[in-house]
Amino acid sequence: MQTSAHDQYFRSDDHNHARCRREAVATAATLCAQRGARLTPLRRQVLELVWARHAPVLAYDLLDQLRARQRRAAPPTVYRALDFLLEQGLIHRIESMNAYVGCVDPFVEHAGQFLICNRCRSVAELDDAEIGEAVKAQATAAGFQVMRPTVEIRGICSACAR
Amino acid sequence: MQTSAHDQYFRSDDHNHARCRREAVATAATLCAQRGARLTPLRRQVLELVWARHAPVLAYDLLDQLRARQRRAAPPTVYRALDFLLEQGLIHRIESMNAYVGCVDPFVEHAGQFLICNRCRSVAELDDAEIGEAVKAQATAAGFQVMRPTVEIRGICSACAR
DNA sequence: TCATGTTATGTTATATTATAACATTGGAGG
DNA sequence: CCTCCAATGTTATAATATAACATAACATGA
Ligand SMILES: [Zn+2]
Ligand SMILES: [Zn+2]
Ligand SMILES: [Zn+2]
Ligand SMILES: [Zn+2]
Repeated sequence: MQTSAHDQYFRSDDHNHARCRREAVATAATLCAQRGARLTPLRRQVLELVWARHAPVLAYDLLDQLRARQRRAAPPTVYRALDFLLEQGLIHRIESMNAYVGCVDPFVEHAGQFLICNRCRSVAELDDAEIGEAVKAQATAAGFQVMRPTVEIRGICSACAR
Repeated sequence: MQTSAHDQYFRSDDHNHARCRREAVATAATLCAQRGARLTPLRRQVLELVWARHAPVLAYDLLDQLRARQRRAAPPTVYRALDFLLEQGLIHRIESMNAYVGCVDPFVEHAGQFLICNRCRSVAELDDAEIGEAVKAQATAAGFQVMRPTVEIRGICSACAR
């Protein structure tokens, strides 16, 4: 399998994503157990669907997929599961797309920073200290208490640029 | 009139905002004239409404206000005017609020960076080089071409924290 | 001036995203 | 079994945004 300098950001096309997904769900189960939060079958199923790819998923696409899997589902079904997963830090909301993506490191609390490809929709999640520091410095200078920093960088990923 | 170290970010409550607004519209007119873009009465009216305060405005609130001013208006009326103003860099869209705010420096092309108060909704627009550099550094490391960086920092402004 | 193409606006309908409100289900603990 | 509570089901509707087509305003050259 080929690797490149960029692999630490975007997952290559041929990576073993089934494993990413299994691990993400297993991690979620562990975390929820630790916290006494209930990762019910519905919530687990939504998390699996969100983890379909390293790309944000729309709420109504999740709804369609739940229905395709013979589950009774209406918009609140999906939004409530998403709310739970957001609260637990297991997924992030991508504001600029009204979409949801799995968190790559739910053990550590963090606000997401994202590189999002406009062509293939792939997302790379960052947690860059320099961006964080720079934001904090500006906030401090303004006497501003940061609650939820949102950093979403839209553009073209290296694979799509080729 | 009192001033404080934070004034360069958030406008104080007692600043002369009528003047901000007049200047913003005048600047817009100048810019559009330079570019051969048409700041029609409708577009100018929407820009004035967006500049009501240093806070993001919702599209449907603009719609209501246009109607209150005896103008025939439907959603496309507003969205088309907003699209024009966005293209000209005269306003920014706040993704995390589905709302629109006047740009404080439309002469220079830039992506907005915003501090947004969750309490009073006031917005401070930044164009901080350090944040920009940090973002660019990460993008470069990932082989990513930045097209539209979005930085929206939600929190509590100094006035509301007091 | 008029014909013509182009841009802007009006109009109707509908798509997309999200929440309110209330009913039902199904365990955990007594 | 009963009770409580969290989770889910269900119906309706709110909030945000766009598609598609009609008309009006405007520019520009014949
Ligand atoms: Zn993967
Ligand atoms: Zn994350
Ligand atoms: Zn002002
Ligand atoms: Zn700006």
